[in-house]
Amino acid sequence: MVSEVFRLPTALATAPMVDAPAGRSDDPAARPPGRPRSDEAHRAILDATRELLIEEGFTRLRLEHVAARAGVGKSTIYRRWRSKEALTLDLVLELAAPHLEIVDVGDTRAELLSATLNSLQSIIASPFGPVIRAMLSQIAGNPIIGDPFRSSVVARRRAEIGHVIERGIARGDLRPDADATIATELLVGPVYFRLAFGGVLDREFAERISGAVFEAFAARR
Amino acid sequence: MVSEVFRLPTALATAPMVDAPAGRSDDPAARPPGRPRSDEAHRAILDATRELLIEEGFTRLRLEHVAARAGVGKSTIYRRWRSKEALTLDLVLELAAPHLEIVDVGDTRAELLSATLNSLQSIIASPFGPVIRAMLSQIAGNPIIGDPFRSSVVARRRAEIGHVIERGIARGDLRPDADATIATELLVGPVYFRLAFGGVLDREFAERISGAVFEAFAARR
DNA sequence: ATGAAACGGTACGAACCGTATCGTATCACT
DNA sequence: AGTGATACGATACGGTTCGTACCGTTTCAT
Repeated sequence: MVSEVFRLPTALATAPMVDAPAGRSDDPAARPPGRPRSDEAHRAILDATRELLIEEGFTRLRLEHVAARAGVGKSTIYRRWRSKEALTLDLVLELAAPHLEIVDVGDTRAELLSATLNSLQSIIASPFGPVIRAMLSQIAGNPIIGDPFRSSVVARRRAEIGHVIERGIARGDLRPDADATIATELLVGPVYFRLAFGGVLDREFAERISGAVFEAFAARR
Repeated sequence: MVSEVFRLPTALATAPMVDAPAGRSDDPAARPPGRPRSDEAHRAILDATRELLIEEGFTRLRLEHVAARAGVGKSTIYRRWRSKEALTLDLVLELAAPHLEIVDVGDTRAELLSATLNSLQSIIASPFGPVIRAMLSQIAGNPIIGDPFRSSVVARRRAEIGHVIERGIARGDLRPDADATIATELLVGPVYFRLAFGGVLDREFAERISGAVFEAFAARR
């Protein structure tokens, strides 16, 4: 059923649920005794979670159904994740990762567009969109999920945009006092506003938003 | 227990849960037979919901507890709202209403600040904050709840900001091609971004956001 | 008085989470 | 080949909670 055998290293997936006894073995390559966990089962659980979360939403997501679709026992899920929240958070972190980087192309205006366009594309052209839509309330209101999300995805996005602002200032395109934190909210906030409250998410929208931000922070000439 | 006797007209509160038989009576003042519903109970339920939602959060909110605190039977709640979501949505619409208006003060910069500050204040200084936080996913993913919210709160907010932009253009403060839709996203999106993904919501934040938007749309001099 | 519907209260079915336990399978080590 | 440790799929179960059904009572129009 499952073709991919590799496992992506995300925050909670690889973290042991209980502290290892760690008798004296500081060997990082040491393998615990007993039957090793199945990477196929791990992958199948995350895939089934992604599908059912998009179909049903977070509240109506049932781990029994996840187990059934993944061809796995429910205990295999609870052996890896403490709760439905932890499982879905892990999925969100995995899906968000590919859309965060902003490459240096030597053009400040284009890089600001990338900042908005990355968020927009991740929402309309990847499973991250429906998944984050289903998880918004959990991220906003449940620190167990929100804090890890903030410290990884949001922090990473802020850092990437911070670099864009720094490069723009260095090139003389942006004012020296341009604030990267405010720029992040201005560039990405509107995308999530439309995700939550409705509105077209297309390239023209991204161009208008990033264009306005460029205008707001452009160096005087 | 309940002092306020009036009832605010919100979308789902007054809408009948089942279609009226409507035999032939098109009289809008016609009253259905039987004992009328109690406005005191209605008000007490919404008040208890607001209090317990803030104390417990959406997930741990129990309608049994709402009924107990309101001094009401659980059936009285389900006679008016189909579900916990519908009840809390109704509360959202009621709580959002007072924070939408932007008054004409003759100062474009101040009115743009009001646009951001209104959203911000409603979130940090009123029960609307915890309530909307809990309802984000429902609004984003469930049209039954999202559509009424969009057509009332979001549409109203867009209209108010539209007036601010129009006045700013008329005063010569803003460029004639300033886009009110984009301005709305830029002014309010960052507030909801921080609501969902974390970050300080204070007056300085509102000043920086609205200041940047003013800069972006300011008329050339 | 009568019919209709809301009232507070309570019981209950159904759904679901997370835990416990079963016998089996798969690893390292001897 | 045998042993110990742990993961595997499967299943049962306790504990919550939602939403419904029903009770006898109360409040309205007629």
